[in-house]
Amino acid sequence: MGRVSQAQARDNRRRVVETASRLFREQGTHVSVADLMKASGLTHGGFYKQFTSKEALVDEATAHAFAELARHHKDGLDQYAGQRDAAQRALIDAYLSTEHRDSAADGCPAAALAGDMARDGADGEARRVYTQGVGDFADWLATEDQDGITRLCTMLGALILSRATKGSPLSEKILTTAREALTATN
Amino acid sequence: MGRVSQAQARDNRRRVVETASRLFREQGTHVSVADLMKASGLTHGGFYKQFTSKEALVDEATAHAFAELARHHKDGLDQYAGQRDAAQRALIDAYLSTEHRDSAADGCPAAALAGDMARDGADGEARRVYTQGVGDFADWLATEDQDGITRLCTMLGALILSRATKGSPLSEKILTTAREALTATN
DNA sequence: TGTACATCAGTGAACGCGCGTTCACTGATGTAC
DNA sequence: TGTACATCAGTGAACGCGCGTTCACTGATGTAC
Repeated sequence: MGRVSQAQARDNRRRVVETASRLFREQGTHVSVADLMKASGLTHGGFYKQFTSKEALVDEATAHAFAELARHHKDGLDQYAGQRDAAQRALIDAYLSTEHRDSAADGCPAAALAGDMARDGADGEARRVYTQGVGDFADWLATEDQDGITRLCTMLGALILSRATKGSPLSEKILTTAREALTATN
Repeated sequence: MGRVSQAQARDNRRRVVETASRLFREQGTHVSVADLMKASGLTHGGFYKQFTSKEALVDEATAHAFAELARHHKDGLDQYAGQRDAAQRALIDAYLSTEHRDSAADGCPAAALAGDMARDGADGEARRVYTQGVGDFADWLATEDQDGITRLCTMLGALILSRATKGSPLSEKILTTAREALTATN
């Protein structure tokens, strides 16, 4: 194939990070370098021309996913002209939908990566980024009365449980029950 | 080593299932057969004299963990002489403690195995057992007013998030905030 | 603007290693007489 | 009750495979003149 232009190389790198950010959310951070590169339209050998290690890509992909989440939240607020209540309500409905349950690749990284973060050691940049992202998400969910931590726990717990029980009626029931509890006027 | 008595063989088998049930909760179902057998005081070669495949052990270990959970819930009720409110309150306090966060091996399988269940295909006995166990847990948490699904989502979400953010102040804050929200008189 | 050459992103084979699983072997256990 | 032998739980080496990582090689790109 030969050398590739700097612009092309930058674009390839960006595509690998994007692909990783999606596949890690969908299947976990154990997705192999070879699969990641193939899904990005490249061969696995070139990986180390762009990243120092797989762990470095996990860090970067995690940061990418949370940056996307933050943008999503900001867009939500803009769409409702800064009306926080309405934006929150819309987000909760989308968050606890079967679509979100069934497409983890495009979904919330806090939910999708929770298991990997809990297990893969006390180390690393990824955990730092993850923790920061969770804190920001909780702040976004805050109301006048209380911070958003409990709401985030309920939403995230419901999404994770509905994914883990997918295929049974309970999976749907978890989503609708949590949605009702969170959007009840109180 | 030679042949071992039937009683000894049964005991060895039981010990492997117990070890697996703990290590899978602590580190995930990707723990290797060799590590599992070593932690049970055996060598890996004998594994297939007792189990047809690693997947079969995952099924059995999952069932074992949920049977233990059910026993734990029953004991809780007995301890409070059938007073459901008091038993629930005690369980919630223990569930959202730093001790529970830090010892997943002895802890709630619904939380510890959620990630593995969500990802490892729509197949299998393990998922069926998991779903049944989650349903039972939610029923146990029910009150006169409402079923226990939302409470379970909040508890499990809080536990998982506190594990994933462990090492930061947010981890503790998640536990205390969720505990307050769940035990507030209302 | 055109030529000569060094650079380096991407390729594909190879590395050591750990995985799930298989298998020939061992020898105490369980059984038949 | 004692003896002879078949059974089979556990051992440890080996299997094919996929992992993260390395490396010699390619040849279009970028640069120096």
